[in-house]
Amino acid sequence: MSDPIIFHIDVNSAYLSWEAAYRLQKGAQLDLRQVPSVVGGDSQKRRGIVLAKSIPAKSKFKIQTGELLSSARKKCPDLFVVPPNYDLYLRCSNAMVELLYEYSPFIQRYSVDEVFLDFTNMEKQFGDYLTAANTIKARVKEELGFTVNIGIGPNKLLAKLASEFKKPDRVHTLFPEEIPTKLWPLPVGELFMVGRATEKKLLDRGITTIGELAKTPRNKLKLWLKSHGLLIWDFANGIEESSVRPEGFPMKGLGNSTTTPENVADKETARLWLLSLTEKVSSRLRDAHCYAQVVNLSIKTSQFISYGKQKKLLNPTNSTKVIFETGKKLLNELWDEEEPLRHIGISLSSLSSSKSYQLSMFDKLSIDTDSEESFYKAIDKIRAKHGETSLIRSCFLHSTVPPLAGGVDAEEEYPMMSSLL
DNA sequence: TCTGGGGTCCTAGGACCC
DNA sequence: TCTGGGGTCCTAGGACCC
Repeated sequence: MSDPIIFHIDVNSAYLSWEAAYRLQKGAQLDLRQVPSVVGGDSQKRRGIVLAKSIPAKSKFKIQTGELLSSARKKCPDLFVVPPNYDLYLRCSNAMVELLYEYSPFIQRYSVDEVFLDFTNMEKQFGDYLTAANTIKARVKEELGFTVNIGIGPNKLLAKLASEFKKPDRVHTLFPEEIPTKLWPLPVGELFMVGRATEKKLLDRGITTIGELAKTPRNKLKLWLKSHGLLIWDFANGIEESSVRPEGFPMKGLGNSTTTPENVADKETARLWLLSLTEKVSSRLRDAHCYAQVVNLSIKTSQFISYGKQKKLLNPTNSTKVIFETGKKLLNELWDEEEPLRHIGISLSSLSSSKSYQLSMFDKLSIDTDSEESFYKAIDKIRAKHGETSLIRSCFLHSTVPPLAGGVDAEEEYPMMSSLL
């Protein structure tokens, strides 16, 4: 049994690269990657933030992901801004994953633009890991038109950290013996799972680099940051043992939320948005053959204060109606119409793959009937075949609220990351 | 950085039970 | 009525990731 070799493949400026590659294919003269450019949301709809930036936008104008478009334009008046096209990104991502499967059956989609690949024992077939990684990188560039960084390490954590080194279009390794020179000098905030809050706590205690974190006694971290302290101490020392997770790993929850183009001031409109969001999320739930037992409603006021409220149901459900009715109750309890809303979301958790009837004398009425389920599934089918708006509720007819709001038009669901990679 | 949308995991307090 | 302790479930919120 040979030592584990893990690859982490990371698409360089993913949304922007894909957008650029697509436009070139369509005959565009300009390569977005060569000029200051960003993929950004619609300012008119209050989603005006930078989702991805080109390297010139970053290095010459210090434009950052998550920044307001207005701010980015101030930094660079000639900034090229293109709207996002999630459908395209998913297709690009799928094409890359398909190519990667040629090199190993053990693939984990970590996000739309990041993939882990277990290369252990694959040397005999594809040559040593460096050669293989360079081949993969070159093939993606040639056949798909975008560049990737590939990080190689003995576990997923080190592979991922290695892929963050110099970009774009590079292969890097990070093996245990390289940790002191390649990892430890970096600022502690660059460590995976050290975000803003944790970074501040560490800086306050005089820990500025990953190396300093690694050399701090482990029990101090436990005292300061509980289990999260132990996690990042392990990470600073390169310790991480999770396996490359196969596909079909069960989802834990799913949600749909949106920032409304205008503030919502009345319950009637808020309920319409809620219904619209529920239509989509419950349809995705049915698509995944899941039932949810917890419904969570979240709102954000015009003052950017967030509130959430959740309710556990007696029985798991996938019924649009049950989820909507629950959401409505939660909205009533959560919001008194004092302050207008800018954001509404509904999410579902405690998922199960079957509706286990927990029959009691009192909850007969709460159980969804099979005929109701077939009814919703029939609607899903019609919408899948003829388009989302082929069948809509009449209450949306004379409303500015879209009948199915929010979300990305993902064709398939795949489970997201956890802190355990 | 005056702030999108999709996720996962952890913690802490209260209710309730023995 | 003051005081114990352990366990589980539910809920709200925060931290992190892309």
